[in-house]
Amino acid sequence: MIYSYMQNGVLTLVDYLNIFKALSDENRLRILLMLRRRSLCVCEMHEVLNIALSTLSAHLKLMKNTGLIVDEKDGRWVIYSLSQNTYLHELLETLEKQLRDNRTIESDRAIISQITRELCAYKLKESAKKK
Amino acid sequence: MIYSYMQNGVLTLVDYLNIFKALSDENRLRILLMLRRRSLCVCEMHEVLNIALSTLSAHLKLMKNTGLIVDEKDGRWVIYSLSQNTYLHELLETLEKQLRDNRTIESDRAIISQITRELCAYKLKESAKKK
DNA sequence: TCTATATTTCGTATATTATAGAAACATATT
DNA sequence: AATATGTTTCTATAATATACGAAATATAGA
Repeated sequence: MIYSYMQNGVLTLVDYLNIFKALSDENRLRILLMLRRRSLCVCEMHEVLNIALSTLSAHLKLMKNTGLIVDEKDGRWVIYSLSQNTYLHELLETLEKQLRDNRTIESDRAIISQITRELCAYKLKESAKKK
Repeated sequence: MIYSYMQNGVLTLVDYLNIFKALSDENRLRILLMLRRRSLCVCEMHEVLNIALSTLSAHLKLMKNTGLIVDEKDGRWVIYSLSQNTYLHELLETLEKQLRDNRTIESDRAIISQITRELCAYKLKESAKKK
């Protein structure tokens, strides 16, 4: 899919509406703030968020389409990172400062500082076996 | 209704989600950008937007609850203005710059520079008669 | 090439939001 | 007090968003 701002760098009204829509979901905001710490694969985000993988994938697709995040493949893993967008980074910095004492955000950060792709993939595999 | 940030000035995660939700609708964004020019009564915004008064009223209520706008009464009129919020003003300034050539936004500005409360109220009254 | 693994897509259920018209409400003017 | 006027609330409906499980896809390694 090609968006106008990808062609000429200028955001349209619809681009902005899509960006604000992307920012107005708790799970997506948590993902963006986590990605501020480091790039994450899908299974790591799944470990933190406790939502179905299909749901998570839909959120990631939406943010990728909006231009907020980018993905790259590393073997079987898909690694997501924040887009190189100054305004986005400033916005998230402001948000993070304001939400300094938010328990969810704080906890998310604590978890991603401890987990690894390998661990999350393993846990995912085990939980799949049980079903 | 009392929101957390009205009590202590600090915005919660939910406050931010609501703000982004409020910003992710075209009609609401048009209203905010118009209010950057000058305060407007409901019938003036109705004249510009071409949506039902009940719909417009719902949008205004939502933005008022989110803390983006404030209202004051002037006789039978209700006048809406932007909240005194530095971050909101900066955000809208950025948006307006980026959307400099947007036809809808440009047209909205042109219309509000010409209309008056009295004129809009009159037009509204006339169109009501026809039904 | 077959299998295991990580992720995405599809189908579907549920919840939320935007919309309009009619009625109700509030206030200024007579 | 009665009326006109500007706005909001109520109700129903259509559109959109979020969620999950199952199936499909892509890639690494045996």
